[in-house]
Amino acid sequence: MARPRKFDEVTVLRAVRDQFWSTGYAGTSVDDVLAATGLGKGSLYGAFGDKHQLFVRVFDGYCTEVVDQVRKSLEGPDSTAFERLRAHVVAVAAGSDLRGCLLAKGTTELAGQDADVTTRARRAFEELEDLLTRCVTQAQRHGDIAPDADPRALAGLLLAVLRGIEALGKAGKTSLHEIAETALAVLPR
Amino acid sequence: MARPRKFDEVTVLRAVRDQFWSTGYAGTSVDDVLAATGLGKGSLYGAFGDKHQLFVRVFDGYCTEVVDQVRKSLEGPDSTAFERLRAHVVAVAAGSDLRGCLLAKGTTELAGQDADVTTRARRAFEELEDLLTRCVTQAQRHGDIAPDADPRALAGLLLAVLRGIEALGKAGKTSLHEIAETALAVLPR
DNA sequence: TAGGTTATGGACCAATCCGTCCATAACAGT
DNA sequence: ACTGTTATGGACGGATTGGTCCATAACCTA
Repeated sequence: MARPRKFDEVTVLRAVRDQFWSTGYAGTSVDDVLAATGLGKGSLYGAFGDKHQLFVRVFDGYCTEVVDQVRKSLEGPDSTAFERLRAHVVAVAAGSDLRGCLLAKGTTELAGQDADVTTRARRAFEELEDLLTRCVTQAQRHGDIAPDADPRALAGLLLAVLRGIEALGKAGKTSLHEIAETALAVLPR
Repeated sequence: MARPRKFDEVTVLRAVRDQFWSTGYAGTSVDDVLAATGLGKGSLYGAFGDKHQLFVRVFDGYCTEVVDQVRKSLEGPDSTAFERLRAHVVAVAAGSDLRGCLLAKGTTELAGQDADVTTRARRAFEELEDLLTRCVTQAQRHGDIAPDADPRALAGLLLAVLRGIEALGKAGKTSLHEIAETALAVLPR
């Protein structure tokens, strides 16, 4: 019984995400967002609130998306757990996306100033660690990783390596693949 | 034969660095910098050029400072090389060394857009990797790390872990110390 | 003490910032 | 077709942006 929206919310949010992704939060103006989405100001503010609310919304969506994606790529039977782990680490090292991870970018830019962002990022990291822990445990059951090792400790290490690989990749470091392989090779058998 | 400066350049640059560290590049206005340093606009622009030049200058100085500091903490005889390695990784995990953060923050915010920053950051990471490689080699000579391991590969892994620890720390992750210990424990004997 | 040179800090500028507001448009239901 | 409700997009506002400019100040040398 009212005028319907002319835009697709999912599409718009994706465009907004890309914009924040490449120019950061402070580096992105509302006009940039308008240009990227094609929306007018009234629509944007009416639908998503101000710039900060919009960012938090996008950031939140990105976090759940990333975690879901990792969950999918790490899910599977015990027998291939280690192989999935390897594939994931190598994929991150391959770094198809030069912008790196919005999760990392948003965290380093706003964590410490913005409580919403910090909280959300921390949860995402915890979830990622849980996923890694589960996969390590599976690999241990199958005999690919030493059964006496603490799976959570190894998962924490892997999480740090993954974040580090991304950070280094952004600075243009090469031989990330070697780092990935070393990290996998160094896990106790 | 001309009027001397009223400010101490080192002090000013340190204040500027702290400002950029806490609010980032885009998030810091020139007025913020003026407030942090107490300078007037004429002085700032006259001495350091525009905002971007100022940031590059601060960033550059910061990189050499960090590298020097790490060099000092990793230098020493073969017999204590592994212990120095441990001390360094643990120190980063403890978060006592907040300096690395500007390197990380500047890189994640500007790498990919700003060639100067990217180049400088990459060089810093290369130097850090060299330092780690040297220390690993020393530890191998002393028998604390397996002599058949590739020292550069292990150094690359350690570098990634260190960057990752910092990134996670910013998101408020706890148990960073455990990650540090795991990374050290996992190195081949 | 006078002159030459640079430092200083704030006035000033055009551009851009984020956010509000409103006249108009586009629908759903009656 | 009329009405009620929301969407739209741009005009508009005050504040802030990065940067220039200049009258004045402070020093050194002669």
